Order: sequence, then C-alpha cells, then structure tokens
Amino acid sequence: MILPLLFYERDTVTVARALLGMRLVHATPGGRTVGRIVETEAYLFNGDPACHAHKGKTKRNAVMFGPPGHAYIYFVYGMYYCFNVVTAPEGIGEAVLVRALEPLEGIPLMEKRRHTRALHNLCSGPGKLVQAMGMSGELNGCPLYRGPLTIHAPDSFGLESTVQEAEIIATPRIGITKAADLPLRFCLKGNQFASRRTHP
DNA sequence: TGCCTGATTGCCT
DNA sequence: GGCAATCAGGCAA
Repeated sequence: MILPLLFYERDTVTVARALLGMRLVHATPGGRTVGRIVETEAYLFNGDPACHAHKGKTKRNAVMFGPPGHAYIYFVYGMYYCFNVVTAPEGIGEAVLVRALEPLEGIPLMEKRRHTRALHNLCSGPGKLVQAMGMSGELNGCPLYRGPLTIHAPDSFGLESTVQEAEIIATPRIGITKAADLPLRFCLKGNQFASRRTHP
C-alpha cells in the first residue's frame, strides 16, 4: 500500500519513527529499486537551529514549507544529494531525512550505480542511498504518493508503525554542528544497514 | 579501526 | 566569501 498524504501530515517525530520499516520505491527506465527504511532524522521548525527552515523560507528550502508527503532533495558539499520527506501541515518547515536503507530489490542496479558490490555499502548513508536509488534533484518537490518515487507500507500493514517501539533507538543526529545534542535520529536496533556511527 | 582531508558547487550573508 | 544534514581514500597505530 502506498502511504497516503494523511501519513505525512502529522507530527514530524511521529513520522520519522513510523517511516522505519517502510519501503522506498523508485521506478526508472533502467529498472526498479526498493529499499527498507532503517534510519531517519527529524528536522523541526521551532527550537532546532540545524533545520534548514529554521531561519525562514528561502529558495533552497521552499519545498519544506509546502504540503507534506513531498520529496525535499537538496544538494550539499558540491557533490551529493540528500533525500527528505516533507512532514507537518503546509506552512510548517519540517522534514525527515532518510539516512539509510536495507536494499531489497534491484540490487544489481544499485551495485552498478554505486560502483561497488558490497551490500552494506549500497545505501548506508544519505548521499549513498540517493545514488543507489538513482534519484536526482529533479525529484525535488515531487509527491511521494504518486510515482515514480513512492513510499509503501509492507503488506498487511496500514498507517501504524511496522516495527515495535522497543525496536527503535533514538540518538543524536549525524554530521551537524548546531543542536547536535537533540536525540532526533531514529534507527532500528541492531540493524546492519544503518550508517556507521551509533551513539545509543 | 579510526582520524584527517580533499573534492566541488550552489546558496545565503 | 564562507560554509554545508557527505563520502572515499590515505595514513598511522
């Protein structure tokens, strides 16, 4: 089942946790790739200086202020993209950064795009998974409930989280300097496919 | 294993 | 002009 707009139009931390276990699907002419979300980070409008939207709307972060359930993809460090899911009602600049996936389908295509055959190195980081899934800046602002990039609940799950609360750990976020102490990174406990650093 | 650095570009001050 | 929600590779221990 493709997650509907309703799923995203909630509290950002709730969505960040609920996204764990969901499947990101990208259909391209070259083939279809699917990954299970195993690591996310929440970025909040208020009280979170690390959030791109913290200082207000700009050209770069405009999508974060738009309707939820859309992709916010930005370019960073001159060579990488990061993929986020816009959350919270329109006008509230919040999003969830997807930091790691467990590769499920289209693994040969991911290997080709990433130029490696190491399964644990295909999607274990925000820049890596964008590369492995074949995403680009063109998808910035696209809805995630209507292809080519969509997020699905695994069969037999609805809007509720697909994982037990006890299976989720919260840690400080990665690679930021501001508000570095806030526990807004969420991972599946003991998952092999998360980006390296763990800080339980 | 873990720390340090270079690569490379658009956006914001 | 500075910096950024990163990554890969090099080097030391």
